[in-house]
Amino acid sequence: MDQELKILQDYLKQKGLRMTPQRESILKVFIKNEGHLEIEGLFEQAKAIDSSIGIATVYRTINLLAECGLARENSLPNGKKFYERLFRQGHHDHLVCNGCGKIVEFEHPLIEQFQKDVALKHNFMLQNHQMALYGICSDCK
Amino acid sequence: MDQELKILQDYLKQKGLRMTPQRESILKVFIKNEGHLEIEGLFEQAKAIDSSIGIATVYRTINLLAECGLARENSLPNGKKFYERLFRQGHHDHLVCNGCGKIVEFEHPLIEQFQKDVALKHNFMLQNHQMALYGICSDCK
DNA sequence: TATAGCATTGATTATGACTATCAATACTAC
DNA sequence: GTAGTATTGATAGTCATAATCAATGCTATA
Repeated sequence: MDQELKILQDYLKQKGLRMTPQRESILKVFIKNEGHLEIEGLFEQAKAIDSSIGIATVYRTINLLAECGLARENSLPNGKKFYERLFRQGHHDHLVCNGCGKIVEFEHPLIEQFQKDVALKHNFMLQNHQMALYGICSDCK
Repeated sequence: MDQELKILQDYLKQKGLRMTPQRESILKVFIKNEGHLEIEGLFEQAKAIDSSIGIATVYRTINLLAECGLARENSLPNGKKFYERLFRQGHHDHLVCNGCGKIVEFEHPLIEQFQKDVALKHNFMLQNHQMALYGICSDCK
């Protein structure tokens, strides 16, 4: 948490912006949940800390977290976005249950190499990637 | 095209629905473009065939195509959806240019096995997957 | 062939996620 | 302390998509 707070502070300072209690509360909620949170969930939990927080501030702050590299934006096939924690987390991808919507993280060591191969072959400078497997989890079977 | 038409006809019949000139026109446009089309593009091209077609019918029809397995819905990080042709196309994933938005298909033989492994390990019944690599293409470098 | 029942259409309105705007407030630097 | 400016919450706007609805068209049966 302290490291993330410092990263956000440095980013804000560099852009001439300010740390505020709202931003800190939202960051705290975000970190506590380890990602996979949609905006509505962040909003609910942030309101529990500071009931005056508005949803506009949640949107603004999560965008700041994405800009400074602490969060990554993902979008599900249904078009909704969710945000996952990036800092100090190994890269991972997602298994999504088509039944209950549960999201499980996974990692696969070969994927990094495989990505580089594909990007190289098509002469792309790779920046990031997104991968999700969809199916039915054991609870929903 | 004939095979796809038959698949759609069968699907409609089975659901007590009807084939119409509008649906056929939209299917034709969809097939001709091989996928990666956003709704707006489908709409423009369908209007060239039948100027009376409304955008609501395009949305309705592309959903039918997805339901009967001819199309697959994908969403880009910007939240917009695009639809790709599924039938008689090898499975493929996407390289997306963060500069110009260009989408390039690719296939990788190891990915199928890798997916099965991950799904098995987490006790998921795999249904489909989505993968996209984001970067800067050679034209935009 | 006439008709009843229902699917389909295009236009329009509604929805839902997200962004922009704005006046009020709160920092910050001098 | 004050001027300048960032931030806030509320609200209005935007955009893609879905729902509604009256008009139209197809289909099966008599």
